[in-house]
Amino acid sequence: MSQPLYQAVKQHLLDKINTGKLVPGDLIPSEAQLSRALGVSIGTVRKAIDILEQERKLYRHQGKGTYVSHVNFDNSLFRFFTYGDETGESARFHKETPERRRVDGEKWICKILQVPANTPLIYIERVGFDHQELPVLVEQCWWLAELVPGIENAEVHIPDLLYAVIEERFGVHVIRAEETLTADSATEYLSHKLLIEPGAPLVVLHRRTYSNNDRLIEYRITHGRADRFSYKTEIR
Amino acid sequence: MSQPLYQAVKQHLLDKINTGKLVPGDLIPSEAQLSRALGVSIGTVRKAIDILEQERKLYRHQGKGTYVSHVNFDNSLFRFFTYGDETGESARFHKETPERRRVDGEKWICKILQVPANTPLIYIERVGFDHQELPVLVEQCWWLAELVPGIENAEVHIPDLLYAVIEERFGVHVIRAEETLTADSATEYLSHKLLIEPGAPLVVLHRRTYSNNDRLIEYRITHGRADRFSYKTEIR
DNA sequence: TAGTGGTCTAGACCACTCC
DNA sequence: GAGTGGTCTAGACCACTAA
Repeated sequence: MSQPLYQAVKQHLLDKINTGKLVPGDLIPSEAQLSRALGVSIGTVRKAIDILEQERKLYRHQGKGTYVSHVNFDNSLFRFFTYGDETGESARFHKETPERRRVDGEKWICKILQVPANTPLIYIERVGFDHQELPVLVEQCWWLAELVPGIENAEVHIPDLLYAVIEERFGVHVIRAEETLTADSATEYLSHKLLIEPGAPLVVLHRRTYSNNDRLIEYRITHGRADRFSYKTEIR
Repeated sequence: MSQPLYQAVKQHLLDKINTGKLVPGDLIPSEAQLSRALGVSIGTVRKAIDILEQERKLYRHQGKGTYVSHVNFDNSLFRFFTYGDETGESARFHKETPERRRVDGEKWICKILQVPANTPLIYIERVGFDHQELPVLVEQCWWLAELVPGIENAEVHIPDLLYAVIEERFGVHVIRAEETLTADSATEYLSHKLLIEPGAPLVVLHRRTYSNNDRLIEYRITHGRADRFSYKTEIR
């Protein structure tokens, strides 16, 4: 055989997920059902699901079944960093949304989003505060306006999880994201927002967010105070 | 049973690795041998090895056998970052060692290394250059002098992989490391070394390196030019 | 009680490596 | 050709969940 059977089973499930036949939270067919339907042994189905579980695409619940994972996208920098100067304690945060408006996309952002210049966009700026109400991060997001019409209106409440609104109100599924992490110095603008000196070190996260069919729907830049974020890991 | 059999098999192998009965590069017993020796089926042995392979503790080579992984410790920042401004191309580097000397440990570093103040240490400073011979990172390492006696002498050649010398010449096994990643601004000293402006953004990696029995043997700080390092990832 | 995933077994055949 | 890991099968029994 050119391809292992378990790869075919894995691809069968991935296809169902990527085409929307299975959406996050869905129960997939049981291992026995898949085994019968695809004409392979249950061990082969298990191996395929093992891999998908390991890749976080699926999760199993004994006695209930196997489900399609929800993507846990938000908290941006917190995917990499834990708040707190090496102490590693998990802290509480909340976000506010001081700015949101419809804009005609400037050339540079339209190029990133792969749309013609001046395409209507929604600009959303959010600030994250720690438990002492000190600002520690600034998120700047650009969305394709046609996908999230009306989100720029102040009466639309934006919870801490921005993607929750996007999913529920606009039916736009966030499928995946690409992130690039680096560091930079605070601009005048950001230093004001974060109550730090201009030039102070920041950690920077660039994110491209994709919906179905690899459609690029958002570009986001998050700046966080370097003295408040650190990433800890172990190598063995 | 209180514990799955494959967990016991996994632990059996881990114990052999952590006690040094199996060292990196060693061939472990074959699946059939383990199966017989431990009195479990070969499928159970496979499951244990599957997990250890997934955790990068072991690697398999069809037709040859299963080996204990070498830790790939070096290149510090490159574990996180790829050189190149988002282009993601892998580049060539080399390191030089402009400074190495025996020092009496200052209070702060001895505290980190968990030894009494003024304990003899070896300070090693290394600079990484890109293909254009531009300095892009500075490594500052403090080793316990008793473990690596004589490494401070200039005639001891230090290759790009510092740990290779440590292993071969001094028989010190590097078992694991803890790393903390953050950002900072260039000090006057570092800005000279890296040919950048003081205050320019840097990515910073703190590393604690451990040998057998969780013995802390090195503390290392690596500073890299933020404009030359970025970390790219995908979330799904 | 029926159905699910979790663990475990005992084989089979194949592809690869080394002698 | 002997030994290794890679794939695949067809069962068994268990623990958990829901009705």
